[in-house]
Formats: sequence, structure tokens, C-alpha cells
Amino acid sequence: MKRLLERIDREILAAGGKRSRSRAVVIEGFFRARDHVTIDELTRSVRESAPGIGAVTVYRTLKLLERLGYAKELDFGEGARRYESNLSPHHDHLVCRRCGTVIEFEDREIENLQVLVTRRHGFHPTAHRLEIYGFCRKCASGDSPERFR
Amino acid sequence: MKRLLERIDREILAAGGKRSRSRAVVIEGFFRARDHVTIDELTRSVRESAPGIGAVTVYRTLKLLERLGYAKELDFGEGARRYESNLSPHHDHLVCRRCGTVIEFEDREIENLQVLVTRRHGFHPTAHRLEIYGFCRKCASGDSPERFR
DNA sequence: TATTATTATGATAATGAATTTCATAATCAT
DNA sequence: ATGATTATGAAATTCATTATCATAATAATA
Ligand SMILES: [Zn+2]
Ligand SMILES: [Zn+2]
Ligand SMILES: [Zn+2]
Ligand SMILES: [Zn+2]
Repeated sequence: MKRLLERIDREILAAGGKRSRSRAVVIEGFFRARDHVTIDELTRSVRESAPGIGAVTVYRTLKLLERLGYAKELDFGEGARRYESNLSPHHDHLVCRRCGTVIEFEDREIENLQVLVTRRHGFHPTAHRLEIYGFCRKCASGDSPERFR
Repeated sequence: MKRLLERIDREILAAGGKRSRSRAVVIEGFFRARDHVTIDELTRSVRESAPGIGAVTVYRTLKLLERLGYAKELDFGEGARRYESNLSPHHDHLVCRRCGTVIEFEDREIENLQVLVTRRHGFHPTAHRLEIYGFCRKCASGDSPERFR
């Protein structure tokens, strides 16, 4: 974690940016948070230890992390975007519509078939999003959900 | 088309709704329009023949069509949603980031693999979205785009 | 260290899509 | 026709996100 933060710091400096306490707090908070957080969730969490931090700084910092390749923007159709760290390899998502649980999966076969599809249409892919919505095991079985989103 | 409009009319009546001229114009305009339209695009198009129609009515009518199963809401991450008629079988989308062209495709193999993935996680799928973003043949080859979005 | 230039912050305002409100109009059943 | 109900459209509201801007923090320079 320390190494990561230092590396990001160096990249920001190299790009003409300056160090800032607020930003450091947000970045550390982001990597500590559970993945797939909204700006609002992250802002609240970060404010517990640093109450002065404005939501705008959280917005800006996540955009910055995205530009640097450390964060990915997600949209599960909830109105607000979510962000996840971009350190682990590519994956897609199963999203529970009841409790909000997000399960990550990776399927090489699906990825390969996507490439074939684009090839058939002379299309040059740069990114894709695959989300499967429904109910997780718990919610489908009738157990009460742990939380709502 | 006439048959379709009458069928929808009957379903609206059966559900306790009433006929309305504005709504009929919007519905017909929607099915005539090229697919994947935004509310704004559809509103403009519909207003050419019926200038008085409010954008709110277009919003409401598309939500209604969606509830009745005749329209699908799409989101290509452009800020505004798009809608397509839900008469043709399920398909997914290739979206050109340069000219906005949308290519529809259907791949049974990918669909099957998705089911297997959810099964592995005890997840009960109800819907999914798969979009591949990139550049269409024309845009990738350097030809000038036909239109921007 | 003092000075200067540049970048970052955070409160507030602005934006824009989507929804809600509400008075009026249209439609349907009696 | 009458009354009840639903639909309309203008305007207001909501909400996430972005822009503005005066101030603060940081880094480079003297
Ligand atoms: Zn669940
Ligand atoms: Zn993820
Ligand atoms: Zn194109
Ligand atoms: Zn389509």
C-alpha cells in the first residue's frame, strides 16, 4: 500500500502536479475501501477521519486516478457511478438487484468470443462492459438481504 | 404497424389507461424512428409533425412502452439514455466511439457461457448487458465519419 | 528564508437528464 | 350531459456531476 501511494505520488509530480494532504487521504481511502464504491460512499468514509474534505475533491481525485490507470469507472444503472481499483486483472460483474452484492468473474472463453464477434463486423474494440443482473444465491433463496443499495 | 399500434392501444385500455392523441403520435414515431434513439432525438422528430407535444410526454410514453414490454432502455454511457423497440429478439451492441454507429449482434455461445458463469456462482440472472466499444470499420480505416454523437 | 509562480482545495453555482407537481384538458362510463 | 378518471404540458424539483473562483498549499527560485 505504501509503495503504491508513493508510486502514484511520483507519477503526479512527474505530470506537473503537486502533493496534497486531502488527495493523499482520498487515494488511501479509495484503496482501503471495499471495491465498487460510489463517490458519496467514499466521501462519507473519508470524512470520518478527515472531516474537512469536500466531495468535489473526491470527484477530482477519482478522475485523476482513472487517468493514471489506477481506477475504473463503473455504472450499474443506479444513477450514481461506482469506482473500483484497477490493480487486479480485467473482470466482469454479477450484480444482485436486491442486496447490491457484486460478484466479479472472468471468463476467457467469453472474452475470446467477443473478439471474434467484433472481427466479423470489422469492428476494432477498445473496451467492453458485461454485467449480469439478477439475484445472488442468498437473495434468490429467500434469506433476508444484508443491505440495500 | 397498424396492428401493433392497435394491440398496444388495447393493452393500455385493459390496464385502465385511456387513449390519447399525443401518446399515439409518440408511439408511432418511436416505432418509425431508427432504433437506439434518445428522448431528445425522438421529441424533435415527433414535433416535426406535432409541434405541441411536450418532452415529458415522450418520457412518460417510453416508460409506459417499457413496462408493457415494447421498448428497452439502453445506456451507452453518453449521459442520456437511448431506447429501442423490443420486437426483435435479444441482441447486444457494438458502439462506435467516433461516429456513434450501433451494430447489433447475437451470439448464442456467449449467451450460453453467461448462464454457466451465473450457475457457478449460484446467481439467478434476470437480465444482462454486453456492449463492446471501439471503432467501426469505417472509422477505424480513417474514412471520415458520417455523423457525431 | 522570502518571493513568486503554480497547482489544489472547497464552498457555491451551474448544468443537464430525468422526475414530480399541478392546473387544465381529454377521455370514458353512466 | 355529468361525473370520474386519466393524460397533458409547463414549470418546478431532484440529483449526480462539473465549472467557477477566491483562498490556501506547495514547489521552485532568488
Ligand atoms: Zn443479493
Ligand atoms: Zn469489479
Ligand atoms: Zn464509426
Ligand atoms: Zn439494439
